[in-house]
Amino acid sequence: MNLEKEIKKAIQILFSVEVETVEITETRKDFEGDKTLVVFSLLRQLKGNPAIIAEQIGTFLKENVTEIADFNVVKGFLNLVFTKDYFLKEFYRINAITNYGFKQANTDEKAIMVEYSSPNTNKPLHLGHVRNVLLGYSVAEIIKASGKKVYKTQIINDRGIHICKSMLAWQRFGNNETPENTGLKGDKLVGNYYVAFDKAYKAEIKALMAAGSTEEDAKKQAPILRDAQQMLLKWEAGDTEVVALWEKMNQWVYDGFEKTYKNIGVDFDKNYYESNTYLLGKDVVAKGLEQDVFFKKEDGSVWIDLSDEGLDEKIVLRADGTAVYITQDIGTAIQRFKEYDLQSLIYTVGNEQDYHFKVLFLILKKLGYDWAEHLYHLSYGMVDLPQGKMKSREGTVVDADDLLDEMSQTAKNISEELGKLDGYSEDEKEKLYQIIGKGALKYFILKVDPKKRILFDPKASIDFQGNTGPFIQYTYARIQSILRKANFDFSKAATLKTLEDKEKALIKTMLQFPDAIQQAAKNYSPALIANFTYDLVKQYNSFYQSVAILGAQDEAEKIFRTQLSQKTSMIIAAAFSLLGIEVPSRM
RNA sequence: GGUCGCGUAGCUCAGCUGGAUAGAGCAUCUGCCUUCUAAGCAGACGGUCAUAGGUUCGAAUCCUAUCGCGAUCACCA
Repeated sequence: MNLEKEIKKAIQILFSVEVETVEITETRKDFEGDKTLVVFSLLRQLKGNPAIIAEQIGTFLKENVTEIADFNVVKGFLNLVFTKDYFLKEFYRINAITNYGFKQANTDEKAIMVEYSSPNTNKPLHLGHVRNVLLGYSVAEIIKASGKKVYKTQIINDRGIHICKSMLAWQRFGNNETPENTGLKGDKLVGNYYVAFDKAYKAEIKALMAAGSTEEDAKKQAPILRDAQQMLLKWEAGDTEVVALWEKMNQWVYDGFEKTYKNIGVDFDKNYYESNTYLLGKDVVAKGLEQDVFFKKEDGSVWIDLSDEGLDEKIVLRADGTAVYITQDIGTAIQRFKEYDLQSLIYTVGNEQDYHFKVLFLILKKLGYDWAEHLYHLSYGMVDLPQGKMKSREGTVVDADDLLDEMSQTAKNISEELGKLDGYSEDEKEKLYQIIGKGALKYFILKVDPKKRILFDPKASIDFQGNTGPFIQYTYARIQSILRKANFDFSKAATLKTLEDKEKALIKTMLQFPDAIQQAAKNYSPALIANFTYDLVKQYNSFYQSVAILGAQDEAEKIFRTQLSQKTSMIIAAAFSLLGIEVPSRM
């Protein structure tokens, strides 16, 4: 804010001290004032009684800075009261900005790539993926709005032993089931066979143990696991039959994923497939082996020793020569920096993989890639159920598609009870339920600090009141209703006699929007945008309740309040777009 | 056991790089629909900020230790 600079400049003139570190904050609401100068922050340079210094500064500012109407001093805090004209001028300044809060991308700067979702193609998406996808998408949008070029991407984990497991189970127990002949969504069908594999595997382990094997041996010796391992070898060797099955089943899953992504409302600029990048990873491992970054054990497996960094030894290639998870991650990272001119790469992956990414970044650094320092793991907490962790193999998951359907259903129930949608067609209503239901779910997840784990109780439904998506959407809808009824010209600036406290508070909150975006981008935190939006809406509702807008006595007030309402709704819509949440014109 | 993260009101969470008397929502209770949508507004109740030390004019915030919860330390991803 320019006024802050002006205040600092005035202090410099008054005392000729270094004012960079002078602290100016929002005034707490129990005190009178708009901004507060913390005099303690000057005390290192200026000796004296803080209260007296505050008086001196206050008097000087009041005389010399036109925007400052008054001041008061409480202990070492100098509360500054700004003039009505200042807030009016600020409002009309931002009101004229179309994409207020958003910064144009700087074209000289390199782009940032954000990876998220990155599913395995052996099971459907669940609530954990939903958090991942919402976070990644939102962070990408926020960084974009903060003035950077952004690419959204995912790595599709389409190969590996886990994929072979569902393939093998389908081959054995599938009876040629297809999405077409069962009517099942492709990812659901394949997921069923992943579960079926695990069931058969567990049965075999049990049988082996009954025959005298130790548990450890049984887990390694189970024939169905051996067969899956054989299948992976065949796949890596390019066996026609295995590859054909793999392609068929993956396609089923992709079709299913596409529906879910569309339903959630997220997209990607570029997909990477592990099946295309793991070979590059293997090449790099071979090269690293020559350069002694890696070493080979007797059985032929390849490792890196990270004990110097306080970590363990980590495998990068199996004894049978097949690639592990990290092998392809090495390849994918290199591929991305080759294909795009990137300044950094952000991985949206759960905190259970903190160790994996620490290792990955270290390996890339040791391999000599200088961009390795600009890799960032956006680590977020798990979404747990009351019984604990979700496990696909055991079927204890909250399915993404089901959850989205349930949310719309809840929105429908509430809407029908309130009965405000007279004149809406069934289609329009259905669309609205979707918007509200998704808004509730997305806001519920994104308002929480990414670091924290979320406990999701399917029985305790997500709220539609209070600090929720629907509450904010509702405020937006109410404003749209006002704007529809405002059949007068409110395009020009109004000349006001006074400024109500509620109006001032609303403008103050609006002025924080650009800063909220920058902070959210810096901290990779959609929660900051959610919090800001909630604050704004609280302020607006309070304003809405205490003054008449269309019914204002004074013509200038009527125009001004309509303008305030309109701008508020535009900021709500903009902020929610950063969270991937739509806003309804009625509800 | 080593490493990392978290611990704020009965519950779910804010509290940004240290600033004044720690804030919301849900739940409970009290008011407000003959004026712009009550999915709302105004208010009451509710806190040893896990615990103990330390740094500082000032600590929920920074440091150390302890306790509790979680993750991770796989030839799974």
